[in-house]
This record gives sequence, structure tokens and C-alpha cells, in this order.
Amino acid sequence: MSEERLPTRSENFSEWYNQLVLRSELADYAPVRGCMVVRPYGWALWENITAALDSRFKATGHVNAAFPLLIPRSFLEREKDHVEGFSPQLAVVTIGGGEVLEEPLVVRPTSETIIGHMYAKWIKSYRDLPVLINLWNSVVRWELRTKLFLRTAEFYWQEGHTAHASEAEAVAETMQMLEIYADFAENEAAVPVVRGRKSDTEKFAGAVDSYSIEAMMADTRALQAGTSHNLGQNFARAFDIRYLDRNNQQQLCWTTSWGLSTRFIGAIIMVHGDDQGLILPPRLAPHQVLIVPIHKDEAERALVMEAVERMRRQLGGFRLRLDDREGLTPGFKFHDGEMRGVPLRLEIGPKDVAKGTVALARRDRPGKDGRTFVPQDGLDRAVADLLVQIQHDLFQRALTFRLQNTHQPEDYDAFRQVLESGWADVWWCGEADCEAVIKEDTKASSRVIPIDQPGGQGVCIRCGRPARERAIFSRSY
RNA sequence: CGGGGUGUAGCGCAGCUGGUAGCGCACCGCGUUUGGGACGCGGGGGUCGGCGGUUCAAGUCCGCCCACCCCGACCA
Repeated sequence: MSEERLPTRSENFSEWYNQLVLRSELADYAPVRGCMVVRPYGWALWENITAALDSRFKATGHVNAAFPLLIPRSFLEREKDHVEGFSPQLAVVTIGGGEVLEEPLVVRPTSETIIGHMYAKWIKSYRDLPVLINLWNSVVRWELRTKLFLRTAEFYWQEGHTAHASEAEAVAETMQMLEIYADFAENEAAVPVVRGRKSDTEKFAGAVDSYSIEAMMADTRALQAGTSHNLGQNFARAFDIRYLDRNNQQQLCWTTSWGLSTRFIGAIIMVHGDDQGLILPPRLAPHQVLIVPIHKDEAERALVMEAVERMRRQLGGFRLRLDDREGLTPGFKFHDGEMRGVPLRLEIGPKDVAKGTVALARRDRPGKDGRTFVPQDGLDRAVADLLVQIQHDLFQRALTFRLQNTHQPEDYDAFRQVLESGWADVWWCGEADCEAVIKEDTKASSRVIPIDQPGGQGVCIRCGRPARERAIFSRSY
């Protein structure tokens, strides 16, 4: 490492983020513009994310499948808004096997169109519905400005695609998946989110309604951390996805799609991390406990390592990492573990062996008050309790931060002031022209119209027109 | 695409008025170390972003090109 310290978050949040991703070995820049290599540590985190999501998808009746990377370009053109939204960011394959292709193929930016094509083929009867398929894959969007995890030209995600017999079922599915994302974010990643609907300008290209979970990063900017779309009959119409109902009548399907990507790793970094490095939530951390043995000579080493082996057996139910690299001081290993965000550090040296204790240090509480000496007997219990406590405290800290930085300005001047460094929760008319002016004035956009509304009505923060809903405005990633 | 910046060892940089490339970290070897980023000694590693020009001689001067980064427009 060329420098020992990261830039602090207050010095330069963006640079703190970039260096942290590289130095914690989550990811690295690939030799292709805008692309990243997810390194083993980053992928281990992603695997824990995918496992947590996948089990929730399966529990609600979804199954996984695989669809092609390449999609005929004409497919994208079938849905008007979809093609408008995605055309500018497409990568297109025009040559295959040395021959110019009859029809160019796009590298999927998302799979609604090819899904629509296949669903039209598979769905004939109301008995075939619902179709509940999820894909784990990567997609390509030729982004103009990229940033590791947050916006890369290729990113990994899951995309769920469902078809239903009724609008009500499709809406219920859309909301169910939004809630699954929110539950995942809050209970697995300890990232508090606001569930809500996107404004017309912010919604998915081709959707009737888009919903998202929105999280506040430590610089108060917002990040869309997962989305669920009610596609209505737009794609069913474009791809002719029909079924015969009980009365032998042709009906158009109602479809949904929903996705959560490696961007979420960016959220975990920017919500929980501190100036020492990452802080990973225990439920998702690749390593939950970092064991650092401390010893001077061979005799001590033998003594300590014997105790370490006992600790490892006792802690068999946790994801452990033993840092027994030679030639590195404990201090170096402590910093290294902090950079990587391991939630709990277990130090064990000759003094501990003599006393039958170990030192446990909480990553989320640097310094003395996060470090305790606990007996080796019953250590598994102590570790389990601490990990639960850390998970809980990370969520609470993030929630408190979001609440402290969310304001309810009463007039437009105050609104603009708030948007310098926080979220604004305001009455809003919902009109696109109004949103455009706000964006021009403040660089902020509507992030989400929360599902949780206070009721009643007010006047739009900018234009004074009647407003039936409150919306969150913020600068965003 | 517009504005700004940077390209010299894996990373961070120095290299002046041109004379044939160096420092710190990282890496390798040996030894001493190890409870908050250890130290000594020895070592390996470079078509100086590319192409062309000026010159006896170019990392250095000139021209063109390319790439990347930051700020906007696009976005999970």
C-alpha cells in the first residue's frame, strides 16, 4: 500500500470511496473503460447478498433460469418508451464469425424484451399463470460516467420477470418484491430504506409504475438500492403475451420486473464505512470474525496457536478468518482487518492464554470502548451476541443519521437550503415540469414518493399547486 | 459531447536551461522483530502513453493522436 491512511470522508468523500474499494480489495478497474473486476473479497460479499435474496425469491415461489446475453435489436424497438430509454446506452454486436450480421444484436441492458418474446411462446392458458422467473446475470449499459459498483458499464444483478392474469396480481407482485428488497436491505445489510414510487421522469423506461428502495449515503446523497416495476400490459402488448381465460377469451397478461444489482455493495460501503475503512454488516460479511494471534517466539507461537485452534473449533458456526501471515505485526493486521470491515476482531496472545481470555474488538466502535476481554469458555455465545448487537447498532446508527438529515422545509428557499446537505420531505404536485425546474435550481431530483404517506394534502413546495402526496427530494448517485 | 486535469517501475511521485532515468511504498532473499501500520543489509523490476518532427543527442522542445481521471448532460 502506497499510503497508510485513506482520505477522510469529510476531506473528499468520492476519493475516500474509490480508494476504499481498491484497498479493501473488493474490486479493481478492468482494462475496459467503465468496467470493473470484482475481486474475490467483493464477490464473497456479493454471494452472501445473492444467497439472502435468492432464498427470499424461492420462498415466494420464484424459480431461476438463464436467458441469452444477446438480443435482436428489433426486440428493443417493440416498446416505444423502452427503446427511447435504452437506445443511448446500448452496446451492439454487428459482426459475428467475421461476417456482418443480418440483424445487429444488442448486449442485453435488461431482459424484458427477450423475456416477453419467450413468455408469448410459453403462455397459452390461465393455467400457465403466473410465471415467476428470476435471472442472475450481468447486463451492459454504455454509461457515460462510471464509478466502481455504483455505475459500471457491465454490472451483475438479478432481474425478476413475472406474468400474471390480472392487474391486481401484478401490482401485488410488484409490491411484494419491493418489500422483499426492503426487508433484505434493512435486516441483512442494516441499510434503512424508504419504500416508494418513482416520479414519471424517474421511472423505468416502459413501466406503468416504478417503485424503489432509497437509501441515504453518509454524504447525505440518495442511492436507489433496488427497484420493482409494474409494467402493466405494455410489454404484453408489444410482445403479444396472451392467454385464454376461463371463458375462452383472449386476454393480455400483466407483467412485472424487479432488480437489485452490485450497486448495493456501493450502498453498504457508503452507509456504514468510516475513515478507517469498510464496516460490513455481520449477516453479509465474508468474514465475521478476524482472528489475530500474537506471539514473540516459537514457544509462544505454539502456545497461542494451540489456543487459536480451540477457538476455531468453538466458533465453527461463524465465518472466520485467521490472519497467521508471518512477518507482519499485529498492528498492521488490525488496520488491515479494519480496512476490510470485518465486524469483530479476536486478539489472542500469551497473556490471554495465561488468563483464559481473548480480546474482542468491535469494528463499529473503534478504540477502547469497543474492545473487551472475554473468557474463552462460552466464547461462541459472546461472539453471537456481539454480532447481533453490531448488526442492530449499524442499522440504528444509519437510521438516526437519515432522520437527522431529512428535513421538512416550509418554503422554497428553505427547500433549496436543505438540498445542499440532506433530504427534503415535502408536498409536491408530481408534475414533470415542476421537477425539471427543481433539478435546474438545486441539482436534486425527486427520489421517491414514499408509500408511507401522512394523509391530508398541501401545496407544492415549488409551484404552489395542490399536492396530494409528499415526496423525498435529494441529490443522488 | 462541453469544461478542467494527468500520463515516467505494481502504487504514489521527482527528473531544472536537452547528455541516455531516480526516490518512497509495495515485491523477492537473509537476519532481527511481533499486544495498534517494525528494522537492518542485499536484490529484482522501465519499449518514460503512441506516432512523427527538430537535434550529434529527446522523459525533457514541437506537432498530431490515444487513454484515463475530475466537473456537467445519460443512468440500476
